[in-house]
Amino acid sequence: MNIDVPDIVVRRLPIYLRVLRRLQAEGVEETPSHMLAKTLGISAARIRKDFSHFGEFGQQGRGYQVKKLTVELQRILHVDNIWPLVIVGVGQLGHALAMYDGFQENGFRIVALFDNDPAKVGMTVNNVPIQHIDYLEGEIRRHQLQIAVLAVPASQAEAIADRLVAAGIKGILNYANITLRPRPGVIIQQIDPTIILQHMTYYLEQPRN
Amino acid sequence: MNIDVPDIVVRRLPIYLRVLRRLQAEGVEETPSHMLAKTLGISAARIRKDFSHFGEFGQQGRGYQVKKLTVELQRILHVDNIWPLVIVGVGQLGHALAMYDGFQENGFRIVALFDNDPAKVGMTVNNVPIQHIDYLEGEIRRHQLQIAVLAVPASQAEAIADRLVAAGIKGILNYANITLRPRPGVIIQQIDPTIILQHMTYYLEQPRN
DNA sequence: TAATCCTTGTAAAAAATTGCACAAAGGGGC
DNA sequence: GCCCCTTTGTGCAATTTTTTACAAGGATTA
Repeated sequence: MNIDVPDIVVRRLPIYLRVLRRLQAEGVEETPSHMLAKTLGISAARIRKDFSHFGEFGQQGRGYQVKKLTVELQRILHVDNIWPLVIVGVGQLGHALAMYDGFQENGFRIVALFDNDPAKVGMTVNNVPIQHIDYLEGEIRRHQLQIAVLAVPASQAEAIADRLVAAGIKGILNYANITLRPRPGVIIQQIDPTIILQHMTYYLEQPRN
Repeated sequence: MNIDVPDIVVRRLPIYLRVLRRLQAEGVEETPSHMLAKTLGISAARIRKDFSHFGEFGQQGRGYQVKKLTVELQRILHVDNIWPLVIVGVGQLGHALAMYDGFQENGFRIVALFDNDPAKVGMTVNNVPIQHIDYLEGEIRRHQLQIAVLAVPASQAEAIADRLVAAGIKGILNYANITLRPRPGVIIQQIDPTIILQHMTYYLEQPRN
């Protein structure tokens, strides 16, 4: 167990964690796999097998203890400590992200904001000051930051990504409407609502007017 | 061909489309599969086989005509016409989404905004007026809307989703930090940055301080 | 204690997805 | 026309992922 867990399994762990945290908030103390399965639309056996890559966390006849499983998943996913984040680009979207409470609640903290607009420099969002992008590399190195959220226009995304990687960033969450070129040793993930919507429309039939 | 294309193939089509549109903007007229492969980090055979589910779009010895393939993919994905969208919840995030140009450029148009805060009702964002959420069902039915973007707090997401589905919505793009219960006949997709970041941190090692 | 009910963890089978390899065919130079 | 270079579309093999099915074992009731 634990040797070379398939990525497709790892991808599901944060989803399990989110449900477990919600159950915990609702005061549920234990839950069987088939209950998680129903909530998530994933088969119960799949869920049990996913967990089994990392150990035996369940109790026969009872199910899983919510609290215990939550702690285990947080440890497995390395979110048992707080990860510092940097957001690059404080436009509408970057601003909304900087204000988003979900980061705090899920193991992340925004420690720096950058923009290339001098008018924004010095302003603070959610108590974090906006710095000029010239200071990007220095701050990343100083805080040994590993994760950056990219919220700049698509035309600048590749160039900024290069700077981030050169400064030591190992994970980029890209909101720009562009597929970033893969970079060795760096995990790049994209968030693009139009990609998801276009997947949706494949299955929908547009009414003719 | 075309009978029951696997969803995993459909999911990649919007990504291909995005690259093709970028190539088109750069003036590239034709491209072989191995070039797309390199850009995307997907094998060339995979890309060719994905396309082959829908027809033969390439030219031996030359590759694919960017313009032609773009048009084909847009038709396949049903984004050859504009889809009207509704955004529910005009907080920081909903506001940023309403301002986002990417929707327009990729086959979608925001036609209505809703919020439960009376102070926001009547304001316009990007020339679209914010309406009180009481009018949600009426507007959905009147415009026969099929797709909704959900940007409300997690605590309200399930209830609003029920109302959307009851009013005829067939696709929900959920930004709330919660896994929505599956609903038959409705496509529900989640966008949650913390899910993606927690996937990332699995592969990263947090330095001990 | 015994009988029954539940649920886990997993082996084995089935299904889905990807990669390999190549015949077929177009383009271009000579 | 002929040769060489390139690239597509796809059959088949390999790999990955999911589902099925069940033995093992704890909980609960009587």
